[in-house]
Amino acid sequence: MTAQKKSPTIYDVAKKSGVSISTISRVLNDPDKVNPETHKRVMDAIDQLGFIPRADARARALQNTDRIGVLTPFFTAPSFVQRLRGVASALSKANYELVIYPVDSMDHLQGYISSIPLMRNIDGLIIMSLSMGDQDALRLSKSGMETVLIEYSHPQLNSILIDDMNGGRLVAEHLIKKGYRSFAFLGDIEPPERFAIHPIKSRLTGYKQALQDAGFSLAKTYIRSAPYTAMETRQAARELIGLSKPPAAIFAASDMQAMSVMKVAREMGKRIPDDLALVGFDDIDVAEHVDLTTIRQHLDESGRLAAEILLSRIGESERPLQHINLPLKLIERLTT
Amino acid sequence: MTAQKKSPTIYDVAKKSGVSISTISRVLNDPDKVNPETHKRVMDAIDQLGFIPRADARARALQNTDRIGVLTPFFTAPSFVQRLRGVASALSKANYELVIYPVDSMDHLQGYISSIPLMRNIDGLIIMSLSMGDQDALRLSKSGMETVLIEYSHPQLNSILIDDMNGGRLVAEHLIKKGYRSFAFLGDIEPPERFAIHPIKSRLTGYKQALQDAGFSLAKTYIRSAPYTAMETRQAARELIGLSKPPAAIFAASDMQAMSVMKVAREMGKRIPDDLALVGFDDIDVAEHVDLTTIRQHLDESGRLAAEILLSRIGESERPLQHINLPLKLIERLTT
DNA sequence: GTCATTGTTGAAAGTGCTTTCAGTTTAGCA
DNA sequence: TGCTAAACTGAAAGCACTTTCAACAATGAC
Repeated sequence: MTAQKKSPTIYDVAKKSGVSISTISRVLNDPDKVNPETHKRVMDAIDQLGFIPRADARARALQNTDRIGVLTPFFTAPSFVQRLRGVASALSKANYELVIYPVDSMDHLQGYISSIPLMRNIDGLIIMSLSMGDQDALRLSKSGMETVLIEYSHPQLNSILIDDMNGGRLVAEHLIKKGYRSFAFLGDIEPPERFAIHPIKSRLTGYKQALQDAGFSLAKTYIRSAPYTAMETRQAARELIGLSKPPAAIFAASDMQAMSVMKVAREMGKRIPDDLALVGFDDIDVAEHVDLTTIRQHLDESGRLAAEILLSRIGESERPLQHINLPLKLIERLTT
Repeated sequence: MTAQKKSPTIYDVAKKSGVSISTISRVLNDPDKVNPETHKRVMDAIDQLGFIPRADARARALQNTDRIGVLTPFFTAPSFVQRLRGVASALSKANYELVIYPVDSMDHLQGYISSIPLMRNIDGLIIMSLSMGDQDALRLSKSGMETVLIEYSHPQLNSILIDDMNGGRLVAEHLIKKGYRSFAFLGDIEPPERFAIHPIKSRLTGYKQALQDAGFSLAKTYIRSAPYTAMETRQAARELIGLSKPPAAIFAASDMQAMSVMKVAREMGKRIPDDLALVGFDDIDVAEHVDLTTIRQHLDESGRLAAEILLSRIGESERPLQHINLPLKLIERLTT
């Protein structure tokens, strides 16, 4: 059987080097305050024993954990992954660990929000694309847990938002400028998941308004609500493209859904952009691979920013709250 | 200023309900052993105070943490994300937290491997696509930290492998069966990252062997080594497709690289699969969106499996090690 | 030679919970 | 009514550290 010997504690080191545990702790955390000779003796003992302080004990005494949590739905969807990438890159520089709490349901979210701040096993919290009641927000704020919201805002908490409505406008303006004259929308307008926030409606609103402002209209038949799943998006796309008078351009509310439209168009023998123009939203990595025109919402950046805000506030919590609005940008590729 | 009142401890509850802290603890952990009346009184106090036991203190006393760590390179690359998805789904059922340690360098990896088992702030460890020396593996094994390796194996640790060589064979056999007669390979054969493992060579070997077995050959000019980045992959693809005698079929060693090839083919006016057949590897989510023929390596499943093995071994560590070989399957879509 | 100062160290308290052990109360039975 | 067993509860130890506080020694100033 393998040894399974438990790792040495600070007491073992103390015994071995003939000093008290306080001194060991000091060697580790405040080396200047200890005599060079003692220091060396302790270090030798540490090396010989292969001692490493236990993170949890340390965290307990220190009252901080060097760990930050991310509360997120759909954490493997590309757009969320890209935000996580931003978060991770900021955190790993600062030597923080990343704990992910996947949220699958309303209960889940409630459970996390009510227990996380009090369990105190993280130093800060990033909440992505999740809505919450006033009460929850207040609880978080009062609990002293540093929190940054992404894609949602509350006066008591830091937040990073994007202007979805404007994103819709940008799409409309671009399509008009490119000469298209009939427009459709396809997106997850009324999603079943009540726990996640859904900016899709705003994108549609901005799109519709901008079209109207320019004298165009968005017919009811050209607005298709389809859940995020590939299957259902494709069905909606098929219907849209199969209309006797199909639209000249489709705005898909997310890049993944735009890719479903591309697939359907291919199946139905429609060329993009000649027979059908297509714009997505998000600018996830693959968008560039498939040459999809889309709205870039700086996903990486939003994650990085959230992490940086958090880190800057941890340990210096009296700084004013930040409410950031990230700009959107239309990236023109080959589908329009 | 917001209250910042610290959360109530078990002591507060004890005082409020007029019993000792032991009883509170018992109410929480072993309710049967406490008088119903006392139980109710304690619960009332808990509710009134909004008490929640602090996870770290609990973990400390309990000597376990309900947290598992994943050591992974490129954690936002699609194939890794999909494995993480599998891990997360298995863990959330069991109420475990997921801690991600992104590995960016050899040093990083070394640091993690030597400190993680001793810090003991996780209960188990999944290591993805990272190679390690015998010494590290032994250290992990001896430390008693339950560990599962994915895409790498060591006799002392659990492992989940895929048969890359066979994957290469499957591709060759498929292409031959479909009637293609000249073959190329494009992949990250000699990657600069020494810390991550690289199964690409095996895929190439299997591919080459199967071709030779069938009486075909894989010319040197048809083998292109390109780093994983989109830019460089595209350059390699351009060269390959631009040859005076371009190959009829390309095997790209990963789906992402295959997508780069698709983009280049589109740019160069080549139709897939008529002018050029293409096979990827991994079967990431988007592969289906772009109708890419590929080798499915059950990414989700490998992650889920790893997590399940871990959970089953935690607390029951005398179970025999598991070495699992996941089967591969060719998924035919529209690029061949 | 005495006193103050500085540098270095150890004892002990604190962190918030679980769990063992022993003591007290209650119930059951003769 | 008295005794025993069962049920319940509290004190205290343990977990592995950090940190405060006080003690001690050494050094230098007067």
